[in-house]
Amino acid sequence: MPELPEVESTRRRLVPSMVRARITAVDLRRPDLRGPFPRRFAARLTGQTVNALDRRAKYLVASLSSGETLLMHLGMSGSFRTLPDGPARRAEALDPHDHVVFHMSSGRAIVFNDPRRFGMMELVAAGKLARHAVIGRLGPEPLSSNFDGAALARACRGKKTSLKAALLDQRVVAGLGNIYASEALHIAGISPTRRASILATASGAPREAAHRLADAVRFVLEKAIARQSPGTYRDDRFLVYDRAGERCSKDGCSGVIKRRVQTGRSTFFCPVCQR
DNA sequence: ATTGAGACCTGTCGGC
DNA sequence: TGCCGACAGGTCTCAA
Repeated sequence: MPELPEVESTRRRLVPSMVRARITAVDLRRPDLRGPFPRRFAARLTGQTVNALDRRAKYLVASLSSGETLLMHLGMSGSFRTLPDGPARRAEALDPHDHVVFHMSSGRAIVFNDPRRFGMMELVAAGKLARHAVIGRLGPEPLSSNFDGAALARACRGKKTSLKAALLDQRVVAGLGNIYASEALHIAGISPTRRASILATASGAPREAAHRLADAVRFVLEKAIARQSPGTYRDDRFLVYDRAGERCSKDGCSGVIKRRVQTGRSTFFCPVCQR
């Protein structure tokens, strides 16, 4: 379930048991996750204090007392849960897809579960994060002041690929995934198949659609994060995602939601109100 | 350099 | 019921 909103709510959920707590032990139950898994991963983490837990795009970024950074990605099917540390040391409390367990001095255990194992963990040396091959090339955070119509237009200038594909490119905007890319295009009323370059003039200045799309991106993500806060009503119906064949919900629109495949991923859109 | 196809891995669901 | 293909919220690598 992980796009930016899910990663962000995961982060918020983990902060109380993880931040300012020491890693007392790491149980690496299955080390063949994606990414350059350092040798002696567990030993290098053990004894370190987590000074902060941040998010960049869909990555969780744990700052460690050594100055190193622990990067964590949920892939397609990853999730974290916490439980009291004692029970987490008993095998029967864990499932076969619980691959990593961090035992924390807070008395909590943080368990990484990932059936498909597209998830990733990587220990990055102090000072190397900004030049990291992926992190260093990420586009703006969509909820930050660095992201607006002008930034989006600049990133899409001259791009021959579709707008849908451009929104999934983490160098254009960091953290959007397949669901919210479709949702944002629907809110903005723009067809997912149009070329990304239409957002900018030849000189790279933003056209009106760029502002509308950037606003829609921000809107869907903020709404999704708010919806997932603990204790709030969770309404996870989407406007278009996974709703092929249903009526478009936009006021006054008589369209029917269509599904099509773009660069190998499903796109959902209304052919009537998205032009 | 940019772009799209295929690969990675497991689970679930719908159709026959 | 069981088998089989299609599909799943991500990203990496490779070749055109």
